[in-house]
Amino acid sequence: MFGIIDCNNFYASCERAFNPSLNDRPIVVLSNNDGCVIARSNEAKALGIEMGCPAFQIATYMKSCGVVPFSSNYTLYGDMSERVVAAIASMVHHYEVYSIDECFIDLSGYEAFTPDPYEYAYMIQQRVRRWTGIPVSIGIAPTKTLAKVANRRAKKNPLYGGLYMINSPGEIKKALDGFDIADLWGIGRQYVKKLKAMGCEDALHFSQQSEAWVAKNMTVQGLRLLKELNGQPCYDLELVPDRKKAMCTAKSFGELTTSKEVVSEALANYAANCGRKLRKEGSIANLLTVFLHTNQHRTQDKQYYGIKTIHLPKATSYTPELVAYALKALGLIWQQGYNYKKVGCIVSGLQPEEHRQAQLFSEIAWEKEQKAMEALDQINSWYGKDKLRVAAQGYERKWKMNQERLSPCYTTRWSDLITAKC
DNA sequence: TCTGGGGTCCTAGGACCC
DNA sequence: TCTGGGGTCCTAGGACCC
Repeated sequence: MFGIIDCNNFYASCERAFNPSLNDRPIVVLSNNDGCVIARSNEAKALGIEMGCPAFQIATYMKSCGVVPFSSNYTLYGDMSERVVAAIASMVHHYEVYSIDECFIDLSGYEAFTPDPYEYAYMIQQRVRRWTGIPVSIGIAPTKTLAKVANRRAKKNPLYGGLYMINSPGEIKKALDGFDIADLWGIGRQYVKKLKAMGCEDALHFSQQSEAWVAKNMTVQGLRLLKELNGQPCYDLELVPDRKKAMCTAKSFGELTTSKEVVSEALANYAANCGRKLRKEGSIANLLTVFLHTNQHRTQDKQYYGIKTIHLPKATSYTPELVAYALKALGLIWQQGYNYKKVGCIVSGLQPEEHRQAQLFSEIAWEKEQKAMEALDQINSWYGKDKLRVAAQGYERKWKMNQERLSPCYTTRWSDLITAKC
């Protein structure tokens, strides 16, 4: 049996975990630049605040309802996520961290504690809550896809207490009946349109479609979905996370800019960040892509989208080299006179560092670069991110994003620790 | 005024190999 | 009339996920 453990309103729950005065109050967490709503407490959902809604459109409404907004604090959410996983790992042998707020588990093999997987899931739910303060819902089923269905049901109906199990053909049928296909794992907007156009509304109906039709119209992924819904597992737990195939750092500017200096400085920081992430994974990149664009929502502005990929002469994770090529790529797509909104850097064509092709004439340089980056990463881990940086990263940070409602880093910064009163 | 960021997988088609 | 067979690698585009 598979279980999927999903943190309820994760970002909102993280904010609440250290601030009990927020209990029972509507709270939302905003995307970078305080742009859109990306997490809502149940109270905020009840007020009709939609996921992805631009914050400025509902600012007055939120104020009138007493909604407390937060800027996103990924340092906090990342650390809380690790704590949740640690609690889960203390109770199961096999688990797969699927996203920052979700974890698949293998629920077999705990018969010594209880013959009922549902019972064991309840114990996990209680422990996560007690250890981290984060409420979770757990769906249990013979396939991952059905576990996701079960999880959704667990969340939707308060009577289930955040737990739902599907464990027989009859229960599968009952769970899929009336389940909106739009909520199925693997069905996005395009497929919803396609399926609804042919009268397929709920998951039960979808599960009865022919394999041939699904394979033809929805590729093998659709076919796997179909089989999984019928109780035939196609996906296993992925116990070892795959090495990343690409990494991206991109952010909107706090304010639109026409300045090449400002954009260059931002890009240098994003390229340096890609370098740091590459070294952390032990990977090196063969390709570097830079993109740059204006704000599509501003119809009064001229629009521009530029993108350029450079094949690096040799695969690397050396920050100064990545920054230099990123700036070179920017030079190739830069157009003067536009109001720019966002720049980004993507490294791809990744390979493990140990598979690196040796260079006949630059092995010594490679060793020096390695040592320099090791020292840079070590110094920055002691004294703070980007304390030591390449000059192009600058200090002005005119491009930095807006974060007006940022909460403290309760669990990762000494100065932000909360004080408990006796 | 104001609208997120970071990924994965699959397919088709073109260029190329022997 | 009629034009081989069996591959690989790369890229772009489209779908999806959180």
